[in-house]
Amino acid sequence: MSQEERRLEVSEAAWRVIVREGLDRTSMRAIAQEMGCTTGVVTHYFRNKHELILFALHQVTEKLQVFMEKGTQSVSGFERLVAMLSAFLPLDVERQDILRVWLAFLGYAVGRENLMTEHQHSAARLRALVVQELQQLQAAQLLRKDIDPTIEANALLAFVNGLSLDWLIQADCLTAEQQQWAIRQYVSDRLAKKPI
Amino acid sequence: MSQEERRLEVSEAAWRVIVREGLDRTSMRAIAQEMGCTTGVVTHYFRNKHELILFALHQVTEKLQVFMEKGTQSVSGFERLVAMLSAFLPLDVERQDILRVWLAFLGYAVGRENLMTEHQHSAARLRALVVQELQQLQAAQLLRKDIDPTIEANALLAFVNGLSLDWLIQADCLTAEQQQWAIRQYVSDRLAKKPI
DNA sequence: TAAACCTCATAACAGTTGTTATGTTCAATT
DNA sequence: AATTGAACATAACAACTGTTATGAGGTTTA
Repeated sequence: MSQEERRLEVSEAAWRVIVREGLDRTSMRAIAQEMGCTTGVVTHYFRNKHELILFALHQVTEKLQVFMEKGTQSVSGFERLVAMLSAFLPLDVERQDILRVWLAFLGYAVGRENLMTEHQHSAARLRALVVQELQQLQAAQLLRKDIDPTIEANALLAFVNGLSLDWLIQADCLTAEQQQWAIRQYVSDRLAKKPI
Repeated sequence: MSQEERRLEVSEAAWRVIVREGLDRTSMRAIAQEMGCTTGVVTHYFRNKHELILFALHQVTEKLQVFMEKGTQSVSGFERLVAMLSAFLPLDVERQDILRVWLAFLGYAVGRENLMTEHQHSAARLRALVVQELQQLQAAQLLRKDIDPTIEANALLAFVNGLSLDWLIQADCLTAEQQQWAIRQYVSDRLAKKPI
């Protein structure tokens, strides 16, 4: 097993502890115990906790991007856009965990300028994919010409993020179908040249 | 000074520490130091830290509700709705701090079922105000009849929450004007019987 | 005036934290 | 066969955590 794979195993263990017990209870010892070994493993593959935290945070972006790219295969037009945005919705357990870990890190970043900057970079990277998608839709004459792709990408991502949070918080929030329906409505009403 | 007022002072000190240094660094001693006294004060007015945290969290709901009610005075129609939703947008420093503290608590609630339930209750309380507003708009024949107030309140709150988070994360996100404009567009395109 | 009480300071407690140094096992290399 | 180094385990360290007991000072009450 390569070194990078082992680092991923540590990170995944950290994820599980975060989801189950919260980020502030995710200590070196708790992670080691989750892996079934001692802290020697954790300290061997990560210089310190900060490096581990950062690595685990980067995994959020990685996984989200994978979901975005996986969803856009063999789909075209506005369905591609909806598929991309669906990466952020809690449609299955894996995406629900991503959401939880992401939120834990985001709350943890309050009062930590450096960590908040990391979130910025992550968000910018993912947003770029949406912007690109919107530009292609515009080039294909499917999107209204007066739409600014960057602005609208922000609004769209804000919408899906909000829907996800709503799912996490609210007991009787929108169902998965209603979430995607809401996005479709938004796209149809505001972005599409002709209703879809 | 009454006992409740003193509890509020402690809570406000906690808020300041949370915003400045993060929730996990908000210890009893840090709060006491922020107040310029010792931990004796904190332990005297709160049985334990959990009670203090809960009190500080309730303040989020309180402040948000005050903003919602303050904004809806002397406004009517759809502007009332926009004003209500603007309570969640980071339009000034106070609302920005509310957002930060709220987010810190939300991330902290990951892996803590009890705390997440608190957020549920808070969100339900605030959502009820939006639902009521939508119902009144519907009764006044301003809102499309096929709109379900509860579903749409969820979507609206998700939207504003997402926009707020976006502001916190993104460097070049929507400006305050663009945020309110986006909400207005959404309301006009999807909810209004006639474009406003 | 004396007793009760509220408000807070101080200090000690045990538990947990990240970090570090050292030791051990075992496979790969020379 | 000797040596090197990777992959851990173990243990100790100081720093920090929330909680609690004790006591001081001042105000109110009896």
